[in-house]
Amino acid sequence: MKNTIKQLKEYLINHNIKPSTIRLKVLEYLLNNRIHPTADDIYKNLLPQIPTLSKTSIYNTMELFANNGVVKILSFDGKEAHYDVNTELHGHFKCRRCGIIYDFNVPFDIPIPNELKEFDVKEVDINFYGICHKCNKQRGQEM
Amino acid sequence: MKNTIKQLKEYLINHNIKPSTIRLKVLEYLLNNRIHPTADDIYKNLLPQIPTLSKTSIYNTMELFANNGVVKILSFDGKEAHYDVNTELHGHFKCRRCGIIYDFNVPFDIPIPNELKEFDVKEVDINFYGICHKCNKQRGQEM
DNA sequence: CTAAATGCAAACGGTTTGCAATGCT
DNA sequence: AGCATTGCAAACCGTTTGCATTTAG
Repeated sequence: MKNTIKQLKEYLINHNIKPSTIRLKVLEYLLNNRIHPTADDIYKNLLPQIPTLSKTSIYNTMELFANNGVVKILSFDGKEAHYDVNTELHGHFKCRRCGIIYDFNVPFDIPIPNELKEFDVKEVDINFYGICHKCNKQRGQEM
Repeated sequence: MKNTIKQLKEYLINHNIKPSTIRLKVLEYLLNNRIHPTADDIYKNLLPQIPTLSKTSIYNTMELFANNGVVKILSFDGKEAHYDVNTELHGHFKCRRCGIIYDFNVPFDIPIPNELKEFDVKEVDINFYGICHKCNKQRGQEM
């Protein structure tokens, strides 16, 4: 909706990715549905539009996207991968009740700890777990 | 070595776990090998002492330990679980080259971000990825 | 003797693989 | 035609399951 096909193509080309039908559809989906979807989410959503679609292609596409900085791969509790089009540094909160993944700003500069002074830190994951405010309210009513 | 069987038993009982042969051996291994082992690491290490040991028992034990605060389950990049007997809040650095997992102190109070003010945060994971100093040195020599 | 702990084998689920089919220029 | 993209089916691997067997109090 928000992005023209031309814009999507440019976006991929800027990330050194040849635009193909599937890649454009996946990108469009990711940009319009910022819910940290799984491979299965993406697959299920695009299947009606691309009846010949395979999961393999989703995985191929996501690996390509990850390697070219289009998405960051998230995982929580060692479970299935989620994909985040927002590759800027930020934290995630995963609700253990409803499963929704919330973004939050890391409201502090993350200092490299002394122990890691000579380490080459390339990536930082900050994941919180618990119960989100919506589920907290519901839980309150139940009791 | 460091811990008598009596001490190990007490440790489990304090965590509301009935001491069994396997549980004691696993605990002993964890306390003496603080390398964030996987289920397979633990299994392989104990097999010589307990020839009838099964992986299922390792998984059962680790789930019990996790539920009773004896270990924290770690996972990196969505891969196999690692188990940490140190359940105090601290961060981890995983070297993408040698695979070693380093601990570090989180040298800052982690403020709950505004976005999560009404959230019930129960767990915090802080994982860094990159190349550790040992591998950095090696890499320097190679080139 | 009973209940809990352990072990076996099969199933599971997400992901990866090898290779064939298809599409694009 | 030739190379990249896509799709299929099978393999893979860590984990979980159901149930039978063993162990310990």
